[in-house]
Amino acid sequence: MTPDKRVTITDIARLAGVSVGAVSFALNDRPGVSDETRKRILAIAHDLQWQPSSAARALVGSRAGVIGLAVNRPARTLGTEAFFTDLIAGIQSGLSSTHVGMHLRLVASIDEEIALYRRWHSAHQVDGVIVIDPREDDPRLQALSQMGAKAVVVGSHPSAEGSAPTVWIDDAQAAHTLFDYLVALGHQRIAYITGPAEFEHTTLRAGVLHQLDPRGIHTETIITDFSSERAADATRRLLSRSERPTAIVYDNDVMAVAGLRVTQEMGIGVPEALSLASFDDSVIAGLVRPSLTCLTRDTFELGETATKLLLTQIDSPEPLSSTSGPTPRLTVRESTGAAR
Amino acid sequence: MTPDKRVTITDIARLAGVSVGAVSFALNDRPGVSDETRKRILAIAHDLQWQPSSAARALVGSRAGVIGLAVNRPARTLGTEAFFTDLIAGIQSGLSSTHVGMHLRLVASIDEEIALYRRWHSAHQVDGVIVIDPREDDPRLQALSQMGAKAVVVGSHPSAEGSAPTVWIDDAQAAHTLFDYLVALGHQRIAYITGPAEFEHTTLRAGVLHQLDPRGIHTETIITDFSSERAADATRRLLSRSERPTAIVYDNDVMAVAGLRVTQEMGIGVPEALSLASFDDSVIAGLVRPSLTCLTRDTFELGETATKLLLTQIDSPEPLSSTSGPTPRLTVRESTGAAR
DNA sequence: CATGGCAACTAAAACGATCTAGTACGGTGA
DNA sequence: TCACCGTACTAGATCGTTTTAGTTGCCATG
Repeated sequence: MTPDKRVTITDIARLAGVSVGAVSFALNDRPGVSDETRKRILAIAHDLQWQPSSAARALVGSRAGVIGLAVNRPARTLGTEAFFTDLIAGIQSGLSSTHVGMHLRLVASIDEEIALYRRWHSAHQVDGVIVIDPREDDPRLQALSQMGAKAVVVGSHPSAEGSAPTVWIDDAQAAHTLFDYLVALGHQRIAYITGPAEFEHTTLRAGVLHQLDPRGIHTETIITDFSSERAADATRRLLSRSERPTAIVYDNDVMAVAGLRVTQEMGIGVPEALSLASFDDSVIAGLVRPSLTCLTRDTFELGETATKLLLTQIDSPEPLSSTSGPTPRLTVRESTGAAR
Repeated sequence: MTPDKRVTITDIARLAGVSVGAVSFALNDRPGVSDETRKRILAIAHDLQWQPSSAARALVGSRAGVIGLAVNRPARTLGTEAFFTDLIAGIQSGLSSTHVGMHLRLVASIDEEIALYRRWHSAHQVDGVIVIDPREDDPRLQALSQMGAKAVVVGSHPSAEGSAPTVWIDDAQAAHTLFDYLVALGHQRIAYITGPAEFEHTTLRAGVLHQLDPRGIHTETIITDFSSERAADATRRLLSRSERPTAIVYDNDVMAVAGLRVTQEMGIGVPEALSLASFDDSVIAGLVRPSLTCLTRDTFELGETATKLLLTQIDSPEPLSSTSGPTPRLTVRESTGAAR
């Protein structure tokens, strides 16, 4: 409970016998002070354990030292998908060598998300944001560029010229890798159980799947809400038909595990009678039995790359261009096999 | 890219024909303006879509409008445990009706964590923090109270008088619930696979288990690093003995799933030959086969309660007292049964 | 020797709020 | 009538920085 008065650049200035302006120059590596004075000032700052006041800095319009992440999912289901935690961990890793912080906020709708960006930006609370789950003609990106906020998108293809740069994962190629593998295994009836259609990657993956139709493959996409219950329902329905699919692909691993449980409850052998695969990997996918064949997308690295891109975007006046993130690899485990 | 100038209380003052001081009074519900003027000012503020500058507010020493959470785990393993995501989701839910933000930061050590708290506090970046994974004589709590920072602890028992309030889960009782149930099922050899000993809950749970010794129960605690690999190793070792345990309890569900896989690879029937249980629940625990008996601790609600406590702690000058959080319930699923 | 230019500084405004001290005005009581 | 009080305000200091516009003193140049 010691008052523990803040040490400010005024204190440093007094001790060094110079003006606060000089101290500011010295601390920010700006010309305007001699090397000798700079060294002296830095030494004093270090001795006093001076910490910049981010509030004051944000007030004068320089850096807030914070980036923002808004997540548009119901709070209760956040923990379900490994994607977010991995992404957040990656972001943190991207920030680890800096003193930049991360603001996290859950929102319930796109409008709320935009309002949040407005608040963050106009209150100078964050220097930039990472936007996830891009949509077509995304109103968030329009709002962000209109208010002049820095942003980096995490998405499935490069962004249009002039808009916020994207770190993208070649989702089309990834989908090809997985579906082509199943076809090569001899599967002729493939179902894809996915999340809501407003997510870009959903339609993209479904598109790749349906390109197989002309080759005589029976394909089908079932839309759910990402929940394990809906995934189980859909699986049960598919497997109750007279003409069952021989392979089912899930959008994430929680749904895949739910599907796996249904096969066991129905006594359908995996992978002998049915192959299962997921577009998302996690520790669990390797631990269930049979372990699940997955596309391993390094979400961690994705977050790290996006963060570094955002940090340089914040420092640079002109908009950067998109980069491609880590390429997903196919991790074949026990849940897939040749079609019977 | 429109400049989109900030609207400040000065703008409001000009339009309302009063001083900025009056506007500040009006906006903060303070006496000093007539009701009529207050209404006019509020209306104008609303029309202009005024947002307070948190930077300016933080600078004058009132609220930063942000709370902080530091997580001391390696980034790559963050996603493994559902605990964090659930806690974070709960915190978010506790903040949802406010405009308070959350700062998240991963740290690599206790010292780094303390340094972070120092920085946050002296830079006025956060109004308070939520401290997790309390230890005995926790240096973090000493540091926090010494610098006069507000904090709330999430832990397993009420905190000492005068220190930061704790939202605690009665871990001892929870452990009793689980272990006593196993004993009632007839289990005589019970093993507990847990994480590092510096976590308070680890020793607490192990303590409860070993209280069974006098009753003729064979108990054993094996310490790991929370990883699925170590958990699998430990399980394999236990099950390779001539005198196997008849029940194994894991500290979290990822370890439990890893253990379950080992039983399957070794051809040991669960629950006929061996019962498995976990101290932590998640969606996955209910989806694997056999589904896992777990202590269901509402981590979400825990985070929510802690957040609300912190928010009122921030507003109140005197330290609040600890509250007990949601009581864990035993969720019996398929992985436990009577000892053979 | 006057002039200009440069380096190394200083002084002070600015950012957007909060908060304290002060003022103007109307009403009340003696 | 005068002192006094309360209400509704205003003016201006304050927080800790950054940044702009000077101000020195020194040196080189014509």
